[in-house]
Amino acid sequence: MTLPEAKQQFISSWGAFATHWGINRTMAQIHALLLISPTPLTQDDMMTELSLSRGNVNMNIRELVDWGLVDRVLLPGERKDYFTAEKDIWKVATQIIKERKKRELEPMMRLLAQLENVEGDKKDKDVKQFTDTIGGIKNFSKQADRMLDVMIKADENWFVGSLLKFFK
Amino acid sequence: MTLPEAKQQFISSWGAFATHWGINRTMAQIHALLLISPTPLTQDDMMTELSLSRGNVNMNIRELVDWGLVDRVLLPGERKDYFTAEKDIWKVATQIIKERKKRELEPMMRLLAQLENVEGDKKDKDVKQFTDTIGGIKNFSKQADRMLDVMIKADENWFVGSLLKFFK
DNA sequence: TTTTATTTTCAAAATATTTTGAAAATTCAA
DNA sequence: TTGAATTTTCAAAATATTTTGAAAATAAAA
Repeated sequence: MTLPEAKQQFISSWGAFATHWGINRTMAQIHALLLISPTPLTQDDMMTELSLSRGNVNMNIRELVDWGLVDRVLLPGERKDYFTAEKDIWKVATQIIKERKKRELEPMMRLLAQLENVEGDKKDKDVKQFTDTIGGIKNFSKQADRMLDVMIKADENWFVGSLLKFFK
Repeated sequence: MTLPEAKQQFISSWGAFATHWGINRTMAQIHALLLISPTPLTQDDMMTELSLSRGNVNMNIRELVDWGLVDRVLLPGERKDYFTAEKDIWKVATQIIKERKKRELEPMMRLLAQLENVEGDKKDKDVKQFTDTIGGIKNFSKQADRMLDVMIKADENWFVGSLLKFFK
């Protein structure tokens, strides 16, 4: 497989993959393009490479910057903005975990805490099943939350070394 | 908060939450409804509770059964099919991990294996960045794959007990 | 068998999301 | 300043996804 074919394949698959994770195709494709680019790119470069409109590239790049996955870099003497992606996949994963935890897990945990003290007779089977289910999800979330915190703090070597040996 | 309010809130939030994970709102709401129901429900029950059409409930229930999160149960003497959800959240999570691993992670790993042997001069910076990125993702995926396998095999007590102590 | 209840399918309609592109805003050099 | 280059915004258009509901298929009862 030639490099252009492989790039094409990677960008397209990465985009398809991302849709299973609630991330839009274009955002993932731009991320993929930047991940395999040895040098920073401009919005025009991305428009050309991926055949996208200026507005679309602009919106999705901003989203990637918000997620902390892409940085705007200013090259001396250049008028245009350049963008570059963090290449260390461990750091990428850590950043995604951190953001999703903040955006999704934490709000969900706040909701569960509220829902747990529902009024009603604990002997009523509907009340019981509701509180049991909420309680179960709350416990699970708490464990997941703690685990993710440790993963975020851990560096790659610690993870790959100690944890994986432990897991085997 | 009364039980009906709390149920409503849970079902609606669970649906919204799910959209961030590439799961459709209705499927998640049906799942939520079954999670808090102490007894099995029919498709008609779900249609009424969630104000959905018959076709919609039918499709999404089938999807939940495919994911292994919901079971069809036949009550003796009853003509209609009843459905019930696995209530143990650890088992739910394990099942989801297992399925997503099979449906997404494994195909991605096969693709990465192919993309790694792209033709071209390793000294070319484009080739180098491409193979480095793919290699990095491949390594990371391999670690994640192994970790998920252990989590799937581990039982809840082992996980919550030993693993979380380890993580602290 | 025939009838009735129930489930499944799927084309069309409704809804939601993404993409475009041109206008407005901003930035920077002259 | 002014004006050219660049970035941002956002309403409208295009596209994709979800939902409906009625017809077809299936299963059970009469």
